[in-house]
Amino acid sequence: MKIPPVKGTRDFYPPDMAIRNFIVDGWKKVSLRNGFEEYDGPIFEYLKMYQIKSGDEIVEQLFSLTDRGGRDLALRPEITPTLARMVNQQINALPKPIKWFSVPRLFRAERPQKGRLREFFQWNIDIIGVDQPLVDAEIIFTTVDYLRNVGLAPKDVKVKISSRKLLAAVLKSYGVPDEKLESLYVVLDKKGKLPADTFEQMLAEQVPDKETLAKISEFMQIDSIPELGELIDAGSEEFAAYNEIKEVLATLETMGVGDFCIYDPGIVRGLAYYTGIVFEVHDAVGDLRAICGGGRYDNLLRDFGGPAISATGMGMGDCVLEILLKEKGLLDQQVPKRQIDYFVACIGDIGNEAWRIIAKLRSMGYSANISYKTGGLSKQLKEASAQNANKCIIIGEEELKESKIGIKDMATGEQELVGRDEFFSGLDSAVVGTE
RNA sequence: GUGAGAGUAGCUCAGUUGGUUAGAGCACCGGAUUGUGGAUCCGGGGGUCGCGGGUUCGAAUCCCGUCUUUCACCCCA
Repeated sequence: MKIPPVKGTRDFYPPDMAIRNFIVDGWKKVSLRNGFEEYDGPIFEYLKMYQIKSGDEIVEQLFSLTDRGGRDLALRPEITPTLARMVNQQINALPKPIKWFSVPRLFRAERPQKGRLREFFQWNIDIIGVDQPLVDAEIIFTTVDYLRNVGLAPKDVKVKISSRKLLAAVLKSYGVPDEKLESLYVVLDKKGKLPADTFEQMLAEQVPDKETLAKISEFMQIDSIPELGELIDAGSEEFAAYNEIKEVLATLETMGVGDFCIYDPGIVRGLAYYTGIVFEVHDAVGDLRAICGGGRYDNLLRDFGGPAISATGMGMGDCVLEILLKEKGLLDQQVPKRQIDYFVACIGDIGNEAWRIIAKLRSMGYSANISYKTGGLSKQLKEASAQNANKCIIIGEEELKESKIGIKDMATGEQELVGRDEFFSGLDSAVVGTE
């Protein structure tokens, strides 16, 4: 009986696994060089953990289960609640600032489509306990550092930065009541995803007052910091938020990634989670969903029973990223292909000599393979080629008699005959992985 | 939850007035080649034409149902 793969999951055959490792290894490398420490948690948690800050719709999109003790559990759809739980548990003992990253495997029971699956990996970076805008810039810099590292340029991707705090203050100053903010966010978030006239129409439905509508429209159309500065009164509440964005952008400019970053009032982001600077990275063409998103969240730790400590972070999934890297042709050159150091080929009856040699090579930290079939030398060389062997060691009865081995360089085709012991003593035994 | 498309070999796909034993390229395995690889040539394996029902002398092909899948909407932590 043939059993198909589960909807929304992926099988990682060796070439796919190479791509996944390339992406994940890059995330980890960049996290470490930006000063983050790695953490992880369990792959399932109590179901109620995901009900704390989420609406019904999101809870419906969980893979949930009941264990034999009757506990209601769910496969993690995100790692931030786990992070909040872990940090809260040891809040007083942890050295500050908390600057952590993780690459969790996540599960969401959504309908799969382009760039969205039910099982995926997501790079998360968070800095907890510092409320300065400089730290938002750190998160964004680390994000760009990765994108740059895999070969994406400002012409390929843009970091669109905005501020929930600014938006809230501006809307309030226009007379929008607090209880209307949430529903207005939902509409404002669609700017850039909808045609301009459709967007204006939806906005008009939310804002009956013509004068207020005109002001909001004007604000949403400003996409330059100096222009924004002219609109905002110094000393007002929104001025402080404006200064934060300005500082973040200036810091990113100083750090050399200004070309990637722009102010975009259309970035609002999903739920009521975010409280300050927010950002998303999009492909320049704009035909993919967001590559990543993040921002400042002030209340999350408190909502999970901890102290009111400010935090800021970013999450990047592997699905959209992989599509983009493929489209840009950045994977072929960078993803390492299968490669082994030595392939041992034998001719005729040489007893156990080949196995002795291959074991020696492996114990010295070199990758080595041998053919499991009895075939001619031609066949074995073909197999060595197929496995992308760097060098081939050739041993026949003649070589065995003289305690020698043939070493063939598979790239150049050149071959030399050397003494076996001489060969091993000449090898650099300080290879990574050596015992 | 709503809507549109697609299911033929491992992959990409041909395959119409409905008619022998369902094809190609790539991939895989083998041979040419039991002491020299990547190329080339030759050969081979691999299919319940998604599944079920119907129409018909006869269905990959027409009709109905169903499942799977892709894309979009909703949502997107």
